[in-house]
Amino acid sequence: MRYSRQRELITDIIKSRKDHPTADMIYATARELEPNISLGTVYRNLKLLSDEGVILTLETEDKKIHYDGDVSKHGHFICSQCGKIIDLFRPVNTPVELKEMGVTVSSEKCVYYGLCTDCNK
Amino acid sequence: MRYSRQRELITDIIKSRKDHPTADMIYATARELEPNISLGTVYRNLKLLSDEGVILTLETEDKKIHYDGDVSKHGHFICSQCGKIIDLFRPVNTPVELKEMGVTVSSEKCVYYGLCTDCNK
DNA sequence: TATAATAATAGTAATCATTACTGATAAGGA
DNA sequence: TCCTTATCAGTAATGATTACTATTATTATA
Repeated sequence: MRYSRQRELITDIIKSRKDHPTADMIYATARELEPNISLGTVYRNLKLLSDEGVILTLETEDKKIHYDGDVSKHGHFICSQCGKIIDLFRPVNTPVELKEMGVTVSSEKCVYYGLCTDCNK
Repeated sequence: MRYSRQRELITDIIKSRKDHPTADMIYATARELEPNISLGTVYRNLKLLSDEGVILTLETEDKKIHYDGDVSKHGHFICSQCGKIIDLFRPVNTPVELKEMGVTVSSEKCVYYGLCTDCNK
């Protein structure tokens, strides 16, 4: 993979924020520093970076892919009302069942849906 | 909600199979018994049924919604190579972290990705 | 340093799962 | 039976993502 200013920018944006942005959110931020960057470039690089394991994807009920610069093993809580995504660092144990089945687990995505404290009021 | 022959058929299809079908798979099966059923009807009812909690949705990396007629709490293993989805009935513990945060959890979706036994050979 | 090979880009068109719309049909209560 | 309106079939529209193409930029090598 060759170096590219655009890819470095995209990587920096994802790695520096905690809000699990979608492609269009990353595109909006990128354009502030690189006004001519195209949406296609953002999508192509997001795909590249997630294929390489540099970033993670999160498929949610809102039908948009959310990207996560934190590749450590952790889960997510998503508020069904406001859409806010919160990291869960208390680890979830991988079910023993999987080892017994003889499958190879390479990644896990645990998402909990409900109402956040704000939306509960 | 009024009774409709089409909705009953769709519900029966999902409830009777274990393969977590997508909308088009359900549509194909439905057309065998109800040749004039439309794809729009399938989608509308899948949305209705999942909103009502009669069935569950599973958002995966293949960008298609998979439907699950089993609404009991369980996880899923998805083979990254062949796409096969396997139910995991050994329960996953909801992180204590969530209770401490004061959020209300209404559902959880734990998906493990990797290679199934067949694709491991 | 200049050159060549080609990865990556900007801009735009295409794809495809899903949703919305519309006039016709059918549940089901009065 | 009649009326209200949920639901339907068929089709058009939407919107996130991907593919395509001519141009630009990176980088290995002479």
